[in-house]
Amino acid sequence: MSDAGEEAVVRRWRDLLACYSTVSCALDRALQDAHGIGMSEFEALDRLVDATCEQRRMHDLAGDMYLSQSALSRTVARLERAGLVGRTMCDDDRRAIFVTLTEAGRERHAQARRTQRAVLAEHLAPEPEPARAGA
Amino acid sequence: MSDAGEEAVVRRWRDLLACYSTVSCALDRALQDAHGIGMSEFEALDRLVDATCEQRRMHDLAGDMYLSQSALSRTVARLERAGLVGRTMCDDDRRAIFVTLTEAGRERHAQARRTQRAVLAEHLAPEPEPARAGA
DNA sequence: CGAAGTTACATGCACATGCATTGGATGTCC
DNA sequence: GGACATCCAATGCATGTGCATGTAACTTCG
Repeated sequence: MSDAGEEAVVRRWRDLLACYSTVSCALDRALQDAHGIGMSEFEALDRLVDATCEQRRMHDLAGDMYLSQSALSRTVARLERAGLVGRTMCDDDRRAIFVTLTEAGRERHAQARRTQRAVLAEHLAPEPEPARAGA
Repeated sequence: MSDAGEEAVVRRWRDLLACYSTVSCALDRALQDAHGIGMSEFEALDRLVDATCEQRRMHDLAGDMYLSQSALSRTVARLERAGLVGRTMCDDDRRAIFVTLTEAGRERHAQARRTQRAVLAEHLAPEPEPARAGA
């Protein structure tokens, strides 16, 4: 590979890193300050709201998120402790756990979502396109 | 802001998140497996190599990296423990610490750099993918 | 049925990070 | 010069994460 190509890739990586760091930091802080939840918690709530059934198995949730199984387990535990989700047994497969949004969870998400949109709009303004690439 | 605009921003954020997660995870794993250093350590070495003087104050290093002051302090401590950098007093300002690359550090960086380039090339391929390659 | 293997989730542990604080060195203002 | 604010780096502490493991439930094969 040419040096020029390598340099371009490295530059792209640095842009990606810079962009991610800035946005995730701002987002996490805003969510924490305004709603008492972190980015991971918000993402989990978001996935639950997206799900039409609003009741998903841990395993399926994990597939949508960039968290390890253990991290997700604890994230859901925090959400449950906060009363934002509930865990219910799944009769079809009793190893599995259904995670369900509570009313409080739905409300909190609706509020947090506004914060999230605001932060994203501020930092990912539809200016020139940011770093991006295939995974 | 319009719903369409919001959606575009959110989609951009998800792409960014996906891309960052994939690349940083792969990179960290590759560096750790092949060279026994993590991403932060590599970044620190990289900044030191970039610096023409190859001797930078902690504070300056911190400015270039997306790490808190304390995290950088510990990162440098790990690098020092591994013999890859040295800390020397700065006579001009005795609060400051000069971080200097050791010969071992320079070598390790040279090797790790190849790994980094390979991983970045694989995941951030600069090839003109048709339209978008968003994950 | 029953044993071995697999899957889903929780948990012990190690570790990296951020925040707040500390300790020491500089700078400033009187 | 002396008191006070500021700055640099290190560290105590709380927290979130991943890996390895534990436990229970499901599956497969004999």
